[in-house]
Amino acid sequence: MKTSTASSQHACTFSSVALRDFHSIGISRHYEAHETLLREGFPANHLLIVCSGRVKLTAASAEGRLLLLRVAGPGDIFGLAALHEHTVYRLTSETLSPCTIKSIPRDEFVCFMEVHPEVARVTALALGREYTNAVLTARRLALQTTAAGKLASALLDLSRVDNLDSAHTNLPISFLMQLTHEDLGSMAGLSRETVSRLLARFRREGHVLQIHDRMTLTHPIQMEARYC
Amino acid sequence: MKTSTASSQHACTFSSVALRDFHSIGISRHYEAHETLLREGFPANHLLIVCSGRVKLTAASAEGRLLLLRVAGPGDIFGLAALHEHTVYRLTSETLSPCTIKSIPRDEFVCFMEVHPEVARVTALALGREYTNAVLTARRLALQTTAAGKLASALLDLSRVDNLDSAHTNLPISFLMQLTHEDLGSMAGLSRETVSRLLARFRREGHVLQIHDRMTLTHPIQMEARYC
DNA sequence: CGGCAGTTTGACATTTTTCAACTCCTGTGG
DNA sequence: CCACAGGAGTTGAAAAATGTCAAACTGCCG
Repeated sequence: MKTSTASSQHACTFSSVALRDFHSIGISRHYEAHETLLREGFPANHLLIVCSGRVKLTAASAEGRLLLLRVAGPGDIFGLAALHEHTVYRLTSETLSPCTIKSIPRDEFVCFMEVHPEVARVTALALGREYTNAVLTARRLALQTTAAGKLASALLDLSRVDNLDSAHTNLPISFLMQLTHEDLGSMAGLSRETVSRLLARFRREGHVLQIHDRMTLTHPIQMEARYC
Repeated sequence: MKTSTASSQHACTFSSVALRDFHSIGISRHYEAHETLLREGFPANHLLIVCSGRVKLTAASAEGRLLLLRVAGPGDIFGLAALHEHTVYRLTSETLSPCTIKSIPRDEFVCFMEVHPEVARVTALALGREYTNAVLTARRLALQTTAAGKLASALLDLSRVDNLDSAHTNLPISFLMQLTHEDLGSMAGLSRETVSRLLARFRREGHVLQIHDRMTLTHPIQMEARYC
C-alpha cells in the first residue's frame, strides 16, 4: 500500500536507509469516521501514525465521563508512550472523519529502533509534543477559572492545530469544527449545555462565526485577552 | 564533585563507557528549601536531575494562579522536553526541601547524546514518565467531578511517589507531606479553603491521619473507591 | 513578645451543573 | 413519500457546590 505524504513528513528526518526501512514496515489502512482505533487499558502492541484525517484521543473515567486530550492530524503519532514503556494504552483513539492510518506492530518498531538508533530522536520529539500538549490541557483545566476561559482557550488550541503558521496574529482564523458540543465539553471540562450557552454568547459578542462545519475566530488575540 | 546514587540509578541503564562520560558532564550543586531552579518561559539551556530532596514543578497563569503538575524526587529528570525541542521551559521548578541537583548544560548534553545514541532511549523513557504524569494530572482535573475526588486522587498520587512498591494494596500508606494546603489546592484545582475543609473531613472520617509533616492514608483502596 | 505563614471556620455570592422540555436535522424503513 | 427515531443543539429554571471574603486561631522563629 502506498505510504502517504503525511508519514513521509516524519520520515524525512531519517537517513535514506532508515527511510527505506520505515516505508517497508507496518501497514496503512483506511477507516471510516467514528471507528475506534486503540482502547485505553489494552496492552500496547501497535504504534499508529495518522496519514490523513483526524483522530480524537480521549481518557474515560469509571462513570463514563470523558476527557478529550488531543485531536491528532496527518503526521501525528500516538501510542508511543505506552509502547515505549511496554504498558497499556492510556488513551482511546477514535476517528473523527475518514482516515488513513499506518499501523506498526510493536516488534517491528522495536527492531526498527535497534537497527536505526536515530529513530529514538524522532521518538523523543513525538513524545515531547504529546507531553507539551498534555501540559496545555492540564493548564487549561486548572488555570482557567471561568467556563468562558476554558472554552475560549480550547477553541484557540483547536484553531492552532489546523493553522500552525498564523498563530498569534490577530487575523481571523477559521478551521473545520469536527467536534460536537459534547466533545468540546470534555475538552474544556464543561457540560454540553454550558458549551452551547457559551458558544451562543461568543457568536453574539462577535468573537465566533459559524457556518456549517467551519468555525472562525474573528479576533483571536482579543478573545485570548478577554477570556484567558 | 561526587555524583549521587540517585543520578547513578539512571545512568545504570547506560553502557560502562556512556556511564563514565555521564559522570563527567554537568555539575552537582546544593540548594536550600524554596529556591527556584528553572523559570517557566526562559530559554531551556540546562537539564536538571534530582539527586536528593524534593522539587515541585508548577505552571502559572497571567493572574498568578498556579498549577502544581509534579513533585519530582531523587532520580527524576526535568527540563528535558523543552531542551529537546529547543524552546523555553514550560514549568517553573522550586525546591521543597534542601536538595542536591545535577545540572547539565544543553551543549554538553547534546554532545553526550551524539556520542552515545543509547542516551536517546533513556531520554524517551524520562519523557514518557513526564507525559504519563501530565496525563494523570489532566485526568484528575477533568474527570473528577467533586472537590473530594480531586483532592483524594491528588493525595493518592502523592503517596505513590514515595511508596512505589506498596501501590494498590489496602495497607496504610504514609509519606512526608511537604506541601501546604495552597500547594495541594493548585495540584487538585481547588482553593486553599476547600482543601482545608476536605482534609478536616477526611480526618473525621478516618481516611487520613496527620502527625506533623507525616500524612497517612489509612485505607487507600476504600478512599479511592469512595471518592475517585 | 511580636509577627508571620499556615490553617481553620463561618457566611455569602456566584457559577455551573443538572434536569427537563423543545427544536432541528438526518438517516432509515415501511 | 412519510413517519419515526436518534443525535445534536438550544433554552429555562432550580439546586448544589465551590469560590470568595472575613475573622480568628495556631505554631514557629527571630
